[in-house]
Amino acid sequence: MIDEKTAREAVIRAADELFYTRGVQAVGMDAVRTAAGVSLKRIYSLFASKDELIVAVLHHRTTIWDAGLATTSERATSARERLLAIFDFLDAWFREPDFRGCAFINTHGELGATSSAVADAVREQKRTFQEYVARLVADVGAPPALAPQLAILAEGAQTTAAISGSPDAAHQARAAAETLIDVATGRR
Amino acid sequence: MIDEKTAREAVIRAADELFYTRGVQAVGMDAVRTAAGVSLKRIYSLFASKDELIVAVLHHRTTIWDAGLATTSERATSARERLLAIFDFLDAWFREPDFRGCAFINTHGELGATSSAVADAVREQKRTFQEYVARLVADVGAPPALAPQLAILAEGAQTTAAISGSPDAAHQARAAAETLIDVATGRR
DNA sequence: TACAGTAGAGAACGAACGTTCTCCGCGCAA
DNA sequence: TTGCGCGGAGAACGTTCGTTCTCTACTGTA
Repeated sequence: MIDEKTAREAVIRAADELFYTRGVQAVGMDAVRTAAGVSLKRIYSLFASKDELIVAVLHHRTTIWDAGLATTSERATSARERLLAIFDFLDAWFREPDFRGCAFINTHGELGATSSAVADAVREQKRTFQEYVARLVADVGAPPALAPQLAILAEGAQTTAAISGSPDAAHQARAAAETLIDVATGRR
Repeated sequence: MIDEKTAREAVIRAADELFYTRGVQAVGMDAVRTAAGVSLKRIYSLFASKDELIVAVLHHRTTIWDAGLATTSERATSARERLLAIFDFLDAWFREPDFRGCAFINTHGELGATSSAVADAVREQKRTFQEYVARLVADVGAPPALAPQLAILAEGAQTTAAISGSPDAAHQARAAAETLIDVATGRR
């Protein structure tokens, strides 16, 4: 038998992909079982309910997202570049063939009204992202009001790209961000 | 018996409110029946399936949205003010007690992957909105590239407000829009 | 009054789903 | 070898839901 940690990861990874591709409610636990290769009995010994699995998947997505953002920003040398790197990161993501929008936004739209645990997990990840942006804005020496503006651009780019099916929103948002940063830092 | 048009409207209105509040999949046709006061048999004579009802509800939302936007922009005297009025409209909307985000974004997150009819209806309404913004941007004499930037701000404000539960995103997006418009029109 | 047609209320049906249970096989201790 | 505990596969259970069907009441007509 595979150990608990491996089984947990297999279930979360399989559920993540299924939930993201088809939507949470469209995926039955049977499908998760088949994709993960872990028996239902085992799944329910690892997660008390589907709701708990959904929250675990969201937390998993958070770490993936944070890691991706960190990797992209590593290449940047200044705070300004690190801010703009957010939109390069989005651009690369939007171009992935199975891109289907932000999983947090999608899941919130689907279950935010019903499950407060889901709503909390989503809110938490957005809050973390906003804090990340706020830190970079402080580093770049711009007024704090710039941070939510850039975060809103990033959110808007994600929903726009998801609905339109085109990655254009990333560079459009990047251009807007550049203007806002320039004005806020007195460059323009 | 009430006439067809009235029954249709009652069903759409009831379904709209239920879908928006609880999410589409969380609402059964029984709940729609009870809320609308129209028998299931009648509902299914007006709409071939729940999917068709969902699309009808989305179209209904589109007209509501367009009308609200038109009303808000009536007060504005210049194209610039009409562009900014979009964000005042959002601000008023975000403050409504039962605000739960953009119904189109939510429904797309919930069913966009499963139902192409839903995805189409959502894409259509976003496209209409983008064209509206593009027209105002042309009126204000700014380069066309400004339009998608403002549209992205509006989208981002909607998801941010929905998830955070606070209306702040409206005025943050408005401030960003003001900066972008000023730069694009050479005011700054 | 008798009758035909229609619409409403909700029971019924079949499918899907979350969750639990049963059965079987395997590894291990004595 | 025998017995035991544990885990896997998936059948089973109870519920929910979309959709259809049945029965009843009512309206209008002769």
